[in-house]
Amino acid sequence: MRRDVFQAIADPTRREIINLVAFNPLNLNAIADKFDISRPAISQQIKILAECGLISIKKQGRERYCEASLQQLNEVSNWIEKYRQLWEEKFNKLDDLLNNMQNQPNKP
Amino acid sequence: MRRDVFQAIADPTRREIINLVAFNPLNLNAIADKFDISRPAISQQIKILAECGLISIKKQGRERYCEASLQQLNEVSNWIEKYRQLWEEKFNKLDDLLNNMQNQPNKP
DNA sequence: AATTTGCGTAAGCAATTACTTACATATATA
DNA sequence: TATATATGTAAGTAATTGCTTACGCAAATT
Repeated sequence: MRRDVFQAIADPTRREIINLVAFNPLNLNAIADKFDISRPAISQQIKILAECGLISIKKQGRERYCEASLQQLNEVSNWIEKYRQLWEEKFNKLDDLLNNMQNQPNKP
Repeated sequence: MRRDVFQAIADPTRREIINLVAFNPLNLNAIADKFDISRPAISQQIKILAECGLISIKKQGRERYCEASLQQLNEVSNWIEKYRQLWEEKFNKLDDLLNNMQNQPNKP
């Protein structure tokens, strides 16, 4: 039962749930209504999201309001940012080539 | 056989492979040597990474050099960045509270 | 008090995942 | 040419995933 943020956001349904509650909290049934799958299925996905800290659940009477708590996305963001310069460099390789040709214009 | 970038980076072994070849390309056996799992297992993971464009494979004789090609990570990055302001706001809520207290220091 | 509503959870199931071993193939080397 | 090397791929498997239906329970409503 691996349950890290990378895996949590791998599922499109879970990403969609995050998107739904990101800008306004919704209770569980309101979320489930937006999907074609059953309410228990949504309940299970929300449980996973809650377990890895991406949403927090606030009980109000018999309702459970889900709100996004996305600080954990920093873990993914940081991992990606390690490589950003690397992949953006590739766009500059033509530049490098041109520079080299200018520095050594008549190499035999 | 869903095969998107989100799912590709969900697996820790695949992330580790990306990390290995990110800064210097390696052939498949060199990659497999770094792991405890079998060479075919690594071969399959590399196939997945190649299929979603995160690594590119260059044949050199009988060897296959794997190099990172991480532009696709932008898809993940963009998805996360949609929410950054949202979650960073939460860090500022304490600030806001403190500011309010300063502005209205002796509210009855 | 009885019923409805909002939800959790268990059990079951098909599909997928991540491995394994065994074998095939192309290229390099002796 | 025979052998060693680097790799792909198929088949099998155990574990995991993502759903379903069925049921239970607490809070609200009647």
